[in-house]
Amino acid sequence: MTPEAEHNEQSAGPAGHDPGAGESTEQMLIAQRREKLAQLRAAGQAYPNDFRRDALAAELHAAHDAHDSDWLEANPQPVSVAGRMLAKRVMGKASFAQLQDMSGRIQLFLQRDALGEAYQAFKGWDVGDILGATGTLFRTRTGELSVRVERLRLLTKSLRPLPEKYHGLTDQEQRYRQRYVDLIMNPQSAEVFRVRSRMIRQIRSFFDARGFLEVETPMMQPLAGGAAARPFITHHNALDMPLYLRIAPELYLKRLVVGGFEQVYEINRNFRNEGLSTRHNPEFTMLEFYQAYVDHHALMDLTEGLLRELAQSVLGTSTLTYQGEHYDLARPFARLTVNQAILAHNPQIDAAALDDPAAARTLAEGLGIAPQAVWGLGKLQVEIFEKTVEHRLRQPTFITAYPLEVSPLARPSDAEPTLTDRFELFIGGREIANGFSELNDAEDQAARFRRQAEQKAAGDEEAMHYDADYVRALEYGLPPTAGEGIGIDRLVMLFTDQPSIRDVLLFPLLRQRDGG
RNA sequence: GGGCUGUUAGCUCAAUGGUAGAGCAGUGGCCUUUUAAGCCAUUGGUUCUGGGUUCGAGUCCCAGGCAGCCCA
Repeated sequence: MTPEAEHNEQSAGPAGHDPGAGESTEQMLIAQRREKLAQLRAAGQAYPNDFRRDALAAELHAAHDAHDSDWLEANPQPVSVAGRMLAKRVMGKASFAQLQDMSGRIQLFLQRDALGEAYQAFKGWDVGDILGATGTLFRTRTGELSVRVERLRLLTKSLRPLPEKYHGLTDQEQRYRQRYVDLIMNPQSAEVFRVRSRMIRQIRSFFDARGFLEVETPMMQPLAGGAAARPFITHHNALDMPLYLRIAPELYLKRLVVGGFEQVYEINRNFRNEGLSTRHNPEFTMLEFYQAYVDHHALMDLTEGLLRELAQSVLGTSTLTYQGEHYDLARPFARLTVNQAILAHNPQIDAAALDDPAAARTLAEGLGIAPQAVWGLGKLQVEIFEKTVEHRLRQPTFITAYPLEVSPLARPSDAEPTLTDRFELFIGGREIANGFSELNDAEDQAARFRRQAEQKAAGDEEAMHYDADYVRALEYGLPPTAGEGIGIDRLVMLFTDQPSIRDVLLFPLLRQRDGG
């Protein structure tokens, strides 16, 4: 809609507006409803807020679906319900309406002889209007639990027509842009977000039960650290300083472990200035948690337990079904190293070649990867892994022993100092979690930051800054600690069988349209 | 960033290069147990935008917007 049209519509007077004459269908429909609203205003308070309900649709079904007609006649159940009218079936002197509240739907039965004037008014109301109804439960001839309405009120007039009742709103773009309409019309869409909420609540209770402290760390940071990503930049006026939206909470959470909060977690948004896809939104929700005096092996065990418990409590099963594939969370997750995984999925690759920088470079080129001059062996191996293995890791699999070169915050492995005590978890070919034993050697961390800063100076926009205060914190002593991040959106996608991250975000980022 | 597909009434969708249609919603009428209620009548269109080809374009061509999917 153009801004001018929007303006005209806004300024259209409530009374005496002439529907018709050169307007779009939508504007005509809205004009008709504005006229109805004008009559409501003329008759009194058009937006009352004194109706009180005492029951939800789902509660009524839960309590009385087992009761037959005779029982309901013998045990009258007075109820007041409220919600949005999604269907209206007028049959002369009797009507049915379907009311939707936050719990579900309940049918209303309306009779002229019982309602009098209110019945006449009801016939003029529209699908989409918000009603309050008081009456008694009964069962219709076809057996549907319904409210035989004795008093009926219009609580909010709806000015815009809802989508067609049968197909609902199917246009993906509109479902994302006008999520409120999607949520009204598509119960399965609303259910995704209820599951999401249950998952997050369950995650909190999982960590709370294990003695973790939930904390909130800055989302606006003078230096964006803790991950390899391009940040969003903003500006603080009073301090006249640039600020970055965080790309990860990691460095702040570890400062808290230094401070003595030995087990912490945070569930919050990260922001990365990258492209959009079915798996990437510029802002996304991350769970990060840190535990002192354990190593990455303990976190892998914890993660298995978390996912199993989540699935059981939220879905009631330990098997995820995602886009037709089944992932069994009950069995122990597979664990293998980056190089083991590469060799297992690439029988043509020789183990010795994979450990030789020149040979590995040739291997990468042969796979269609364009290695940059600065890439060392570790980076080459990870690129080969991502290209040839990652998407094949369907069942839950921990990949371990990531090269130190690509893990600037992780503790070196005691057995092999070019590797780190790090892992990532893959399910359905997608990275779900990333964790490691933390680097708590302040001098080593300082050296790693210096190398990152050099790479940043050389043009790598995703390389890290030198974070002097973080090094200072480490100098006070970070106890041996392991930490992990889990992408909540991707986890919700898995649990709710949604193909796109946009289906699990209430308001995904979309390009601005002309005129809004 | 590249490729493919889509874009027609408020919504869901039709329409060989030849008069833009249906269902739902709306409006008027009938109908006191329907449930995608039914029946009769009826309103509603810058076919995403801008060019081009053609006697004639929703349809063909070019450019662009937005979206969905695949790839980097």
